Amino acid sequence: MDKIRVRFAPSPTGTLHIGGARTALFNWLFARKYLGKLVLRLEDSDIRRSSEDSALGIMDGLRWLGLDWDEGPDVEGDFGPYRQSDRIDIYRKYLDQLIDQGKAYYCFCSSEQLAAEKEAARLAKADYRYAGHCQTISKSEAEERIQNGENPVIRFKSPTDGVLVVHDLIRGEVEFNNRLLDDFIIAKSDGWPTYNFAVVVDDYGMCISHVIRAEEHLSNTPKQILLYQALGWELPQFAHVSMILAPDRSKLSKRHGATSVQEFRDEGYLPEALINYLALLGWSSGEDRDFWTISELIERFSLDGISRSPAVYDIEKLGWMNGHYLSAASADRIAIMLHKEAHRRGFISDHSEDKFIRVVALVKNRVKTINEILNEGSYFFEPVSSYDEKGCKKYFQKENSSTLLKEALKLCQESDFFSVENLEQELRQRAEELNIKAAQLIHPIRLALSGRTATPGIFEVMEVLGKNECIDRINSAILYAESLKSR
RNA sequence: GGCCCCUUGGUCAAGCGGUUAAGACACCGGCCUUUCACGCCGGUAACAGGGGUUCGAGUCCCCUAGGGGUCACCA
Repeated sequence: MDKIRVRFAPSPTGTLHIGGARTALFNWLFARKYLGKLVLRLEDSDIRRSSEDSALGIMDGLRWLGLDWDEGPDVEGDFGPYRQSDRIDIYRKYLDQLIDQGKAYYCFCSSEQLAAEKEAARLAKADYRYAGHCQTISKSEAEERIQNGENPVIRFKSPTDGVLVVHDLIRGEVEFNNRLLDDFIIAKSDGWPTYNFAVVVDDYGMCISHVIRAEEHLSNTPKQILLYQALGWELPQFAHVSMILAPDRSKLSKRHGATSVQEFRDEGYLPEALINYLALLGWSSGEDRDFWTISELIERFSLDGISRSPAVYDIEKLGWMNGHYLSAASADRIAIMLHKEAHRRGFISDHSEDKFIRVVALVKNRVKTINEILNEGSYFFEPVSSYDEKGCKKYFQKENSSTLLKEALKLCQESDFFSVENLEQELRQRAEELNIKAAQLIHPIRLALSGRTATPGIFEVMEVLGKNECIDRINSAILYAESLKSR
């Protein structure tokens, strides 16, 4: 097999969409697996809609996911330039070639005229196809009109009969009838190529061996193949990956929540979790296996495993997976990610870095996203401002509540808070002496220290909080519990 | 609407002519436990419908239905 070269070719008109990210991932895995090259190409031939910010955002998103490229706008390569806006001369050359060969022609029809024809076709319930008025305009006449300031588009002269078959690596052979095609536009009146023309020139020029892209491009493929043929070029292999759908099976859009990888990043998902989840959305190795490292994915990835049917993405499962990766991640790493916000909320001062990391270590195992960590662990850094209502009923308003809280207080006062193990031992021993269950002390302490009924292990919480803080908080709780009684 | 693709539980998804039709998420029980989460055990739940082909069909073919894509001087 010739050298494997694939590409990811986003148009920088928005963010890196989760579907685009998956396409990029599949291309990346394919390139890495077969020791090929991945090229990143910016399809910015629509100057008006493209922006540098968007391009930067997309590249940033890819990098965050760990998907690197071997050639691209920012990486020298032998097949550049890698942004369409820098390739106008190349397009021009092949456009001219097709016109010289009579395979394409200038079209001067006004958009008003075309719109009217389309409307007429619609009213007649007929399919609209460009009628080919300008096919007969001679080259010299066309040149003269251009000299005189007209700005024609260029149309490709499509065949009017025959069947064209796309050999798709995922879908098999897909047939299209040429009769349905009209003379589509390959260059706009501003001189820029349209998508269908630019991809062909670029994929050929960049020696792309496999075009792995979203299914939305399948219907365009016949046009592109016609162009390859007209230009006398060998076809790449095609593989059209099905789309990712929203839970209601409609196209994924903003109203379905996060759709871009930057949003997932901002909402506290880990890149390795997103990669793992995306890899399994629409691809399967056939094995009964949920967790995959990047190198395992590279090793097992294959186009055969890509599903033909569209996949609905399930945020719950992503969350579940992220939770697992969060547990596995080091507290240091997560703490760094939270640093800025933790500072803003006053959770970290100059000498409390260590405490913050300990809290992160305790809390990260029980949440699904990084962003939940600060709220989940807020009581480690802020005084308890209220107590869980149900908790109060159970642990602060019982007959013996005060007694138990006072026992807890005494326990803290007498302990040296030497270690988690020690604390536990001391508490259990005290419970035994009092002839009560350890839980009878533990629950009130948890509520007193955190205001909550669910926290990490109570002895860890005590240790992190420290002796003085525990004593203060239990004292406050005693006062609060008594105030409840007197009401 | 024309053309194209797709169709196994709510979701992902295994299956590639012969299986009691895996597994995961979610959901519901139970266990473990100081709570929550994790973990463990168990449960509910699927081959869109109809025709063929075949000894035998989730697996092959056709039709219908539903979903998606595409028909731009957007990509």
